[in-house]
Amino acid sequence: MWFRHDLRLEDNPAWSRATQADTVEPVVVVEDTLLDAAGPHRRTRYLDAVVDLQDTLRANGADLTILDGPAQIAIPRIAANADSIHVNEAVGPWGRRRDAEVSAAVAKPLTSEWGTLVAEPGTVLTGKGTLSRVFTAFWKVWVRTPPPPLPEAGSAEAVSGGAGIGSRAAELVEQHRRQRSTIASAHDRLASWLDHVDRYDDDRDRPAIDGTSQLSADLRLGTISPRRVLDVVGTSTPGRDGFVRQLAWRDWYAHLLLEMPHMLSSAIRPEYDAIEWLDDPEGLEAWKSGQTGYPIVDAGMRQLAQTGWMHNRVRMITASFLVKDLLIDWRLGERWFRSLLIDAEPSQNAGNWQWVAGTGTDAAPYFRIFNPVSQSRRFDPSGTYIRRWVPELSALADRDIHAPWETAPLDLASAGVILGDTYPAPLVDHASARARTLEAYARAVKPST
DNA sequence: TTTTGAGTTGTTCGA
DNA sequence: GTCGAACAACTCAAA
Repeated sequence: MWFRHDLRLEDNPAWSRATQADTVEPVVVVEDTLLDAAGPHRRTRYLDAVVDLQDTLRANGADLTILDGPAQIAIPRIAANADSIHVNEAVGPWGRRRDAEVSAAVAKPLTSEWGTLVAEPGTVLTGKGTLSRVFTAFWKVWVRTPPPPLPEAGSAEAVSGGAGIGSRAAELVEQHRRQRSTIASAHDRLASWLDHVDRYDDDRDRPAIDGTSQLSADLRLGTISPRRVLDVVGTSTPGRDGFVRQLAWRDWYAHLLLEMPHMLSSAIRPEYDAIEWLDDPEGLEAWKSGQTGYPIVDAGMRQLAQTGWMHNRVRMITASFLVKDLLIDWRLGERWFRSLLIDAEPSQNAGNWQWVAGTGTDAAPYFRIFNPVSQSRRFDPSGTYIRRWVPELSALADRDIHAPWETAPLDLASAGVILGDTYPAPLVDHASARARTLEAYARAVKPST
């Protein structure tokens, strides 16, 4: 059993199937190349999850074999004589190519399941038998399609594992064990989420409030299954329905990526690849470091850099700012998010970036451009979120903190804010940036004008 | 085949 | 301050 982004025993269809054999060896391959590309938070979170899996197996009298990558070498070496190799199938092109290479090396197909998703690809289709390009149509089918039954729990008696002691990866995990603090389990997070989910409709867009599930990294690493989350939450209230809808988005983007591997690197609507993005390294750097002069944008970018996570509403605002205000290629923002987010997953990240950029499958009119100040006033009215991440503005009044460049000089001075010194002046004027972007998009769609 | 209705998350302007 | 309409035209799904 080769665990990848399904680092759990419970509700894991591949594990359930693997443990029907007389013996099964649980294996994780730690890929240096991926660890190096991950920011510190994701790296930590991943190693925590591997330790958790190992602990769980040990509590069941088994162990986990931890191998150094690349998997194309490690798996054939350890599993050349295995009757079968069990995995939950990968969604992204990199993982799928890797799996194909492993399969070729052992001269047998991998035995695969879809334990990372609620709905198996190919099971949620339009009347014509195609995958919908519109979310709502996908959702209508998804929500009335019974999910596959929960798999049987795997038998702990059958497992072995623990080879690979002395690998660099095993050392790394062991070091981590000593350093890590107590980890709240994914199931604790899910249980406490049930106390909040009925308010999801009201609270989800308020970044100062703890109104989201915080389950994104668990779902990414597979420490909890989306199938289980769906079962536990249900759709009985507007809040629950809205939250479960997000699981459907997750499935939808995964299904889309399987059909369109190129959506990671080019516009789903190809005409938008003609947009003439600005080459603006300084603007990009200001955005990355949270120094754009737009407080809500800077707050989000600093939350991301410092914690590896950003509130969903603020992800939209900061992404929109990069694309629509700075007119910088969405792919550069996608790459930055992907390197830092603890929940970074290519299908979700690229799908959502394309949604914001308006280059994707959605129906959003391209003139729907977020105004970072309006968004800030609407969703962080008291400035609590901004003050948390942009402390140099914390003494500004609620009404002033969203747009310090519009604040009266006396009020700025008494708050200790010197624009261009203690806090940047705004990088662009939103109104003119908006007009510039509308023109650039129009040019791309109608090259003649 | 044609038609119809709708499309995650918005902004702005004028009544 | 509130509210509704306009903001392009197009694509997609379903009738």
